[in-house]
Amino acid sequence: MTQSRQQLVAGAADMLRRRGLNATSIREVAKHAQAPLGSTYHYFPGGKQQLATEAVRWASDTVAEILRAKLKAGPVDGLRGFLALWREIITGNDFEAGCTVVAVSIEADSTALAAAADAFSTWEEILADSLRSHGAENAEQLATLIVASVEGAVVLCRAQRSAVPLERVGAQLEDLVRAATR
Amino acid sequence: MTQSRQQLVAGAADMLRRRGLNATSIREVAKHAQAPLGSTYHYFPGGKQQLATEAVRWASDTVAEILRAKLKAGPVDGLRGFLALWREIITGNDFEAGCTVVAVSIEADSTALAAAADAFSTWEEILADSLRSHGAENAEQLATLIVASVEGAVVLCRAQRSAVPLERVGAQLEDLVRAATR
DNA sequence: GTCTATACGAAGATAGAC
DNA sequence: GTCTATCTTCGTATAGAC
Repeated sequence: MTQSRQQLVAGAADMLRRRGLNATSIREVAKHAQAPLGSTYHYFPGGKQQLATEAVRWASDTVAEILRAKLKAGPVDGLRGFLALWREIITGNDFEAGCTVVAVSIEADSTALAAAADAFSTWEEILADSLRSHGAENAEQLATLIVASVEGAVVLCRAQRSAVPLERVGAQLEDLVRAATR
Repeated sequence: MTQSRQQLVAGAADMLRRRGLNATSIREVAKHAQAPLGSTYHYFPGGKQQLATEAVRWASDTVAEILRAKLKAGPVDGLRGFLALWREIITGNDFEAGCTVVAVSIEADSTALAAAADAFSTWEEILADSLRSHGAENAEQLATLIVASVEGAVVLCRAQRSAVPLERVGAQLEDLVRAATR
């Protein structure tokens, strides 16, 4: 059933961003999705690596979709939406969740890692396109800074159990975006 | 012996930044340091959590020391030293190593996580002190942006197997530091 | 075709031999 | 006091019962 499959992927993505790759067991993913263990290997014959790869792609697409939607109102509003998204993830989960893509980037190898690289590149490109079309000359550079600093801030927020890093980073990024666009 | 103890801590820090917390076993740390498994529990009765905590503190102190030394030549040179440090870790290990503190931040709980939070705070304070003493009005904000964006860039570099994110972030941070200080 | 039960290995931690 | 051998638990993955 496609329903169960999607639930496994989304559930895996959620567990990955909370505990990391190696602390997330297939057993728990199956239990969390109320699916038997065998189903997991039925849907994902490639095992844990395949599940992790698809979870990263799912998380990547989810964020990309929100980012694209928010950017329709302009780069500043897009940035704000991006920041609000992460702020909600951080504070809405009592500082116990981070970014699925970062978690996989740090622990995974080959295929899942490649999916993580694609996720970052996609977000960077979406941001750069918007910045460029609004007159920014350093669009690629600024887009990379936004992705890197927000992801880094999410890590700091989690460790320090505070939303302050994200707020500080957001304020400065907004100034930079305003200055770069017209 | 204190020699073996230090070797266990340093070796653990290195393995943590490569594989992450949960993929780093006490067995391998002991083997890597050419110490028997029992020694590890002799030196670190608190088990894996204690070892991880001390590894984070060791990594934190190592970076803090380099940061302080480089900042003596001013904020811009300090930033450059900070960037060079991470660039060397990334490229010198074929994009297979990242930051010990980030790895622990994403996977650890309680004590080790608190050590990670302290590490980030320490680096932020060191940078903020330098920026403030050189006339920056937004010293704390800028220090947070530096730590967050560099740590985030390290994650991106690893995933994308490229030093470009760190270069892009570094160039923009240098402009910001120049503009903020006098 | 779905799911339960199990195989097999490796993890953290400890007890007890030298 | 140092280290080896072992206990227990949990991981991934699979084989075979419904």
